[in-house]
Amino acid sequence: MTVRIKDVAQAAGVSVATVSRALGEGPVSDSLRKKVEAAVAATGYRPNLSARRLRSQHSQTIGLIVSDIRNPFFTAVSRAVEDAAYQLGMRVILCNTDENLDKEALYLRLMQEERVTGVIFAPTRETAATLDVDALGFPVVLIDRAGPPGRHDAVVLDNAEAAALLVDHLVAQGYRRIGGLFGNTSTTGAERHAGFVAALQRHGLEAPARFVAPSAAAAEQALGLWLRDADRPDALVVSNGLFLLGVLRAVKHAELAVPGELAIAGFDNDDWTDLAGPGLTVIEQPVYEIGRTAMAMLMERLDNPAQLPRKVVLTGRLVTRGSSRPRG
Amino acid sequence: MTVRIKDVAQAAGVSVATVSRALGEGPVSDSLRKKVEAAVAATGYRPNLSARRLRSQHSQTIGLIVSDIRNPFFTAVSRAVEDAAYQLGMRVILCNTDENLDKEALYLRLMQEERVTGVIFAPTRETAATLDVDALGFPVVLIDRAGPPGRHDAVVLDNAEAAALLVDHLVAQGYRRIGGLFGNTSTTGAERHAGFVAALQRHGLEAPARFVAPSAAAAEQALGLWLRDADRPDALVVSNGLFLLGVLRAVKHAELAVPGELAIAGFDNDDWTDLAGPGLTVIEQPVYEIGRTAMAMLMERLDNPAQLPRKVVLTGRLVTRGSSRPRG
DNA sequence: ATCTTGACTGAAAACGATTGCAATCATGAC
DNA sequence: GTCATGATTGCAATCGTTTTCAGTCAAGAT
Repeated sequence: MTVRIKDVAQAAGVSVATVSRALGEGPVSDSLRKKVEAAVAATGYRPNLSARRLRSQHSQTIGLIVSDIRNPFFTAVSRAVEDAAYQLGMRVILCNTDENLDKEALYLRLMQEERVTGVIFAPTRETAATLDVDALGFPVVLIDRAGPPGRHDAVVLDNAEAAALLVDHLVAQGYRRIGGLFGNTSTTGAERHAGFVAALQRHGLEAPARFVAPSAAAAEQALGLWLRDADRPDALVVSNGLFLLGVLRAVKHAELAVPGELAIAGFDNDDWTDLAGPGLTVIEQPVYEIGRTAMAMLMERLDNPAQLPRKVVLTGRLVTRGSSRPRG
Repeated sequence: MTVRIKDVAQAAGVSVATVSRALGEGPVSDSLRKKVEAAVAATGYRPNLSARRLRSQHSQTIGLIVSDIRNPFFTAVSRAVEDAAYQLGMRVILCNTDENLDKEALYLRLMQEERVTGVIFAPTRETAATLDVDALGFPVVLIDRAGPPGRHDAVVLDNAEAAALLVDHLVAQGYRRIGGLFGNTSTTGAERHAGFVAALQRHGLEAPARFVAPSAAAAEQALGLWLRDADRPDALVVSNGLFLLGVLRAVKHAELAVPGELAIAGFDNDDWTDLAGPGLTVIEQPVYEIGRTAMAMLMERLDNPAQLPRKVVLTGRLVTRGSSRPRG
C-alpha cells in the first residue's frame, strides 16, 4: 500500500542504503542523487518517521508541559518554542497539566516513552521540589517557575524585582494602602509576594495579601469579599493576567472607579490590557523571548550535558497606564 | 543503557511476547501478569513508542494545524482537541501556518511522514480549494473554514446567520449606517461578509465593508483611515476577536465614544470583551465544542471511511453588551 | 485412557528506516 | 601495467516493539 524506501530504491535502481544517504547526509554521487530524487517524486515516497526515530535513536521531539495553554503567557511561550523547534526540524508535544500533580507525573512518563530530546516545563511547586532530572533521562528546562536553587536549568522572570517595581510605582503615585493578590500553587506567586512584602517594608508600609487558586474566577471571588472589608486597600498589585480579569470583574460589580477608588497594577501585558478601563499598568514579561531562550538552553544542555545548571533571569518592563494615575 | 522489553522479560523470567501481552491486551495468566508488573516496576521500564508505532502501524497521533495558536479561538479549540486526544490515549502535534500556503503544504507533508491517524485543519481559502484528502492518506476535518461544498468533513459556525444576527441587532437598536470589517484570507471572512450584506439588504440598507489582513494591527489601521472618511459608519460589525482589539485601539485613538459615536458588535466572546469600554456585544462561538466535535468526527470517519463527507454547522449565540446600546 | 478443546506461552518474523563494514571502481603515482 | 588511494555503493545487522504461528498443558468429554 504505502511506498517504502525499498520501493524507491527499486524505482531508482539503487540500494536502500543509497536512498537513505541521498535523502540524508551520506556521500552520494550527483547522478545517483538525481535518480533518487526523481524516484522519490515519481513514487510519492514519504519517510516513516517512527522507523527513522527507532533506528537513529533521535526522536527530534521536544515536550512542552504547561498548566493551561489558554493562559496567554503560555500561549505566547508555546508559539516561541514551536517556532524554534520547527526551525530546527523538531516537533513539539504540548501537554496541559491544569496544575495537577498526577497529570504532571503522567506527562513526564509520556515524555520518557516518546524518548524526547528534551522538555520545557512549568511545574507546580510540589513537582519542582521533588523533580529529579537525572532520573528522567532527558534534559529539562523549567520556565516561569524555578525549583530549588541550583538544581535545574531555568528561565524565569525576576519576580521579586518586578513586584517591587509595581509597589514602588504605586507608592510614587501616592498610594499607601496597597494590597496584593497572588497565586497559591506556583513558586511564581510566592516570589512575587516576597518582592511585594519587601518593597512595602522598605517604604514602611503594611503588606496585606490574599492567596487564591490560579483562575480568574477565584480572583474575582476573593477580591469581591476583600472589597467589602472595612480596611480594603486603595491600590492593588495583581500577580498575573488571569487574576487581572477577575479583579476587573469584581471592581465592575462593586462599581468602583479605577483608579479613583482602587488603583490597579499587575502582571502580564496581555493584548487587551491597554483597552480595559483607563488602561492597566502592568509588568510586561518578555514572553516570546522566554520561550526562545528556554529552547536555546535546552540545545546547549544537549551539547554539553555536564555543565552546571543555569538559571536565566529576565527582567520585566513596567508599562504605566491609567489604572495607576497619581492619587487625586 | 536504557531498559528494553527484553530486559523486563529476563527479569520476570518470561518471554518478550508475554511482557508485551501483559502490558497490552493479550491473554496472560494473572500470575505472570503480576510477575511482569513487578519486573516493570523493578527495572523502570518505559515502552519505546517509536518502536511500538512502527510495528503496530498505529501512530495514535493527530495533527492540529491552525494559523496561529495565539488567536484565542484556536487556543480554545486546541485545548479541547488535546483534552479529547489525551483521553483517547493519543498525542497531538500542533502546527502554526500563519496563513502561509507553503507552511500549510509543509506541515501536511510532515503529517504524512508522522503517519498520523488524522488531522484537524483550519486552512486558507486557497488550500481548502485544492485540498485532495484522498491523496493525503489520512482523514481530515476542517474547522472554522469550510472548503468547497461536499468535499470535506468540517465543523464550522453558521457564519452568515451569525453576521445577520449582529446586523439585525444593530438595526433593532436604531443604527442605520452599518459598516463591516472582514478578513481577506479565509472563507470565514467571506461568509460573514455575505451574511452581513444579505441582512442589510433585507433592511434596505447599504453594506459598506473593508477587507483586511488577519491581524489586529491591520484592522486598526484600516479603521483609522475609515473613521476619517466623511461617510464613516455609526455602527460596525467586526469579523473576529483580533479585529476587535484593533478596532478598539483605533476608536480610542480617534477619541470616539462607544456606542455614542460608534456602536460595535463583533465575533468571539474572548475573555476580555466584557471589560473593554462599555462591554462588547459579540457572537459567542462554541469554541470548546468545535474542538470536541472535530475530534469526534475524526474518530467516526476512522470507523467508517466510506461515509459521505459531513459538515456540522454550529450556531453562535448573541451576547449583547453596552457597545450596542440603543442609539440615543 | 484418549481425544478435544481452550487458554496460555514462546520463538521468530515482521515493521521501515539507518549505519558499520566490506566491496567496487576510477584515478593518479610509481 | 600495477598498486595504493579515496570516493561511492551495497549487504546485512540493528533499533524495540507487536503479532503470527506453532506448541504446551490442564481439564473435561467420550
